[in-house]
Amino acid sequence: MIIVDYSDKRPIYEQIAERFQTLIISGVMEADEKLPSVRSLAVELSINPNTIQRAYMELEKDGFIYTVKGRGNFVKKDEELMNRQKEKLLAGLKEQTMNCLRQGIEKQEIIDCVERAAEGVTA
Amino acid sequence: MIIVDYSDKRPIYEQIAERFQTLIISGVMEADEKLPSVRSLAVELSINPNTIQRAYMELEKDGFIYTVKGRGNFVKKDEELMNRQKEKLLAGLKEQTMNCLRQGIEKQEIIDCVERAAEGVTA
DNA sequence: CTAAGTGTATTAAGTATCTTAGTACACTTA
DNA sequence: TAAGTGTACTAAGATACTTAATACACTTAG
Repeated sequence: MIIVDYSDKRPIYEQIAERFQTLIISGVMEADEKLPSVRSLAVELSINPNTIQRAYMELEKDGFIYTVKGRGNFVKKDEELMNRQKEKLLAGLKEQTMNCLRQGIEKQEIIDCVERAAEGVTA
Repeated sequence: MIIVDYSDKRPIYEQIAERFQTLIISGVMEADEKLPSVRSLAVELSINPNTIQRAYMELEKDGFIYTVKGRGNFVKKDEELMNRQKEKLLAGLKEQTMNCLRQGIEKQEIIDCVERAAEGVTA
């Protein structure tokens, strides 16, 4: 479920946070579902509990989870958050699209690329 | 021409290398055009010459420039490199597109986003 | 109530990377 | 010859990431 890529330059806590973020937004994890405890996930991934804690702090800061002391961390889902996330994703896509265009790639090539990506996902 | 963003988390040498990369691929800088010298760019940007040197090393490693000792660094352009770069950009775009799709954004929304981006660039 | 499991907070240390500083050498060109 | 160029090296500082160890407050199962 959660994988740490040590060849990735990004910090571990960031990888973990992003992974949960994807699981939450994509619907694999449902609202109020419990996340692994700080300690258990640390053991599972063979990393320090502090690093997991850091990842969960990020997730809470960004509104993806909520915390109940003594009980654990749980998935938080609200429409506004989903919309914000959606806009963020589209903004990134737009940025990358413009980058492609600026470097001489034709619009049609980009559209084709998107179509092919869509096939891979819907399949 | 070259800007360093200190709020950017990425290292300075990487920002500089990427900036030149964009200038080269987009055609703003032409083949065999001379890059600023290590020392002069360091003065201009108020950073250490070693950091510029690091950026130029990256660019040479990736095939975007070539070096002549005692003379300077110059833009290198060959078709193969351009194609590789193009494929790399499209692969990144595809990755991001799939990410959007997986998180519930409709294909049409993505197409619209691309269209809007195209308007901004061609205008 | 007790014990186990939970989040949270703190301090310290180790590691890696980035950046700067200073110096030196070989090359090219005016 | 002098100035400008790339290159190489060592040393030091700064920052971020990660680990380690410990402690405390809370909740839940028994």
